[in-house]
Amino acid sequence: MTFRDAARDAIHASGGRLTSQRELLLDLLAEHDAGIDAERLHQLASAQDPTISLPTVYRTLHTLEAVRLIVSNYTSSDHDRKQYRVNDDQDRFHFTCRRCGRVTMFRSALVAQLKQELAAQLDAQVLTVCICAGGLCSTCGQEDTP
Amino acid sequence: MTFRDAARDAIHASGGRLTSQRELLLDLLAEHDAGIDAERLHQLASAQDPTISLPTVYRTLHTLEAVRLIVSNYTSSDHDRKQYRVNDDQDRFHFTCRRCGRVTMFRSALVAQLKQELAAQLDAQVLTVCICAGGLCSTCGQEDTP
DNA sequence: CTATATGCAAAAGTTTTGCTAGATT
DNA sequence: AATCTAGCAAAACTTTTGCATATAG
Repeated sequence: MTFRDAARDAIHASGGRLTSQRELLLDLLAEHDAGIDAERLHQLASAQDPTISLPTVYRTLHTLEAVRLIVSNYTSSDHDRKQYRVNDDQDRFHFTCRRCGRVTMFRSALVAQLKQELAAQLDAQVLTVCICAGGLCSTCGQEDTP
Repeated sequence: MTFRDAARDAIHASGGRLTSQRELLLDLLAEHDAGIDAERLHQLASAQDPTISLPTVYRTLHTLEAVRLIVSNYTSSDHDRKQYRVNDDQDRFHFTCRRCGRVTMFRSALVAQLKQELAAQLDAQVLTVCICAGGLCSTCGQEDTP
């Protein structure tokens, strides 16, 4: 079952409707595995459907997130823009270079451990973890002027 | 040396001035060890100095952060409001309950490991890490209606 | 004195909402 | 036909900025 099929089913199962706008946004999200923000998504969608509105993009993102087809998180500690991507049940975290602004995705087995430890420590169900790291990337860290 | 003394020195050392507004905000920050957001800080400050403005609060927070007297981070994955607190050089992370909204601070030695691993993996200097966890707290996790 | 800070008002930037018309099932 | 969704415009919300005035050193 493709992502689009799964999406259609999930939307219908929740009483929603598969509009052309949603189809378009689903396709774009599927193409942007690394994540995309609402405004960029709107730009790309507008190229194919010039009448699509930014509120529709946001509402669709919320709808898709509610049925767990996509997930969202921030990728830097700055209050920049939220990133959305198809839900593959895999946590991803990001490092942002303070100087050049480049964002690098990372994963670590330590995060699963951390989740477990946290669950035990707080006696809670840990469902989501968002990690935003910042510093200097390899290139910028070697420059003279700090 | 008290926090206020250290603050005065650091502000002067950077060419800044210790205004009554800054003194007030420093005292409030020192009282709120767990962290406080700009709006709440402004509310509390207004109680003692009704003319203090929100832009002054934000500007002061930036100034204090620039000289490393305080640190800031978000405490929920929603990145709702930034939290500020005096810099004790200790990372703190937070878990937010999805249902009741309660925020719990936590620490873990695994985070230092994670930082190291990340630095090695990306060949970067990792200066900051922000971790926001979410889920159900012990109380809410036991309730019937999910 | 002179550079730095403040207050006010207004702007910026992202995300949300109200409402009516339109599309989906 | 009934209900869900889109578009538009405007609001909400946190944070930032421009500018004239006041204040610290």
